[in-house]
Amino acid sequence: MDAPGPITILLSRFEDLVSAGLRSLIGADASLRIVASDVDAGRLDALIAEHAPRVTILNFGLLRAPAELRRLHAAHPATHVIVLANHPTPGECSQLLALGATACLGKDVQGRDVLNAIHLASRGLHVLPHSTPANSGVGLLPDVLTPREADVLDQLQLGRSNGEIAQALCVSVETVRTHARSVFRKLGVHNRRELSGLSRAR
Amino acid sequence: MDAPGPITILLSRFEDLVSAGLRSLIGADASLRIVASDVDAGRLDALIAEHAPRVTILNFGLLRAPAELRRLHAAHPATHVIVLANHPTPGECSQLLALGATACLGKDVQGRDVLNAIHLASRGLHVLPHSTPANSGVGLLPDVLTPREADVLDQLQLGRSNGEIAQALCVSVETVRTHARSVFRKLGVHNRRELSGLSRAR
DNA sequence: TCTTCGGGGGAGGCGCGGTTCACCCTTCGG
DNA sequence: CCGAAGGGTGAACCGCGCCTCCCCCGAAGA
Repeated sequence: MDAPGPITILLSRFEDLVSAGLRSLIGADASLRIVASDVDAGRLDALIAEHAPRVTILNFGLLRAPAELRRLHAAHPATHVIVLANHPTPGECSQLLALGATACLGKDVQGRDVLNAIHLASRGLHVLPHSTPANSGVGLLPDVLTPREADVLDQLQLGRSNGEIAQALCVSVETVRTHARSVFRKLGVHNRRELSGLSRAR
Repeated sequence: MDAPGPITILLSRFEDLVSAGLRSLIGADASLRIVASDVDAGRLDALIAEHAPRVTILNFGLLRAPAELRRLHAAHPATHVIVLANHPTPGECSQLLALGATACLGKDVQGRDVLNAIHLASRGLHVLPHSTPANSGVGLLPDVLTPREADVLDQLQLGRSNGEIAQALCVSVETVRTHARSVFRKLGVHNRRELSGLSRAR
């Protein structure tokens, strides 16, 4: 019908097992072709611009903040972004779609679901995980950083002290400490050192 | 690992060409099996109850009102409903999802998209058409009924008057009118008549 | 000893959405 | 004419999340 060529795919960096699984799945589908894989956050822009992939599969954990997706989508509107997150909540998914993602999947989806989602997303159709209205309100809370927490995270990743951050953001040191605590808790780290280990990939 | 049998599908009544196309497409996929087709609105309940299909593909034009979907979903929560509409707007799609649909597609989608969507929807994943860039992101999901509005909708579908609803919900008539206005606005109808020919349809 | 950092709790304010209710108006049908 | 329904506006309250700041404590280092 309308197969002007294979669907070109760019894979961001994932955990090794996830990455291997994705490459294996996609390799088995003749209509899909990977043009780049294991792409770090820092090289995303350049490689998307170079290859202009129909689909970009993005590791949610690679994003400093969800808002970064917005910049990516604005810079490369032609590529459809599928975000792979660990256990996305309905709130997160809608937020990701609002920021420009075309699809949002959990890393626990089945392989054939990924392939189906790639085909649909390549033509712009949205795919979201199932939401169970019965229990969606209970349990999982959105682990997304608030705007202010993202600001503090930026400063933390620059190696600033609490006092310096307070000056930069024009708030008290106590406020910075509050935000930093939330950032640490949400990101699952305990101090600046573990945080810099996470962002080394940039 | 998870192929306990074919995905059972119930097809509502469609235009002849659409119906033939759907049956042909689905017949070509060995993992799909049609348990009923060309089902009228009046027989939907009985046949869904009888066959308990994993997926029901519903003709949007068959619905007397979008709200009827809500009753269907409430009565048969185990079946995933894919709504096929002619040219669904993003607003309509969000309403359909709010009313219990799992996926929403236009009748102009490609055949392989339908198959992909069936597989995804059979496991509860949402599929939506591409949203126009004009209003993409914002406004995709917010038109969901609040719990109280859903209560009022239930009462409205029972043919109750504002006063009766007020008594049933233990609130003032003015409150009922406020909620009813919101329900009408969110569902795109203007009065009880458009909302409910379904109270006597079953 | 002193500061900085991490962790805990809590208070006050602000904005937003949901709920409830109130007033106004027009339209329609018995 | 009168009552019900539909449409518009707005006020009040409440809960929640976010932001800001304060207090407490203990650990680590200069």
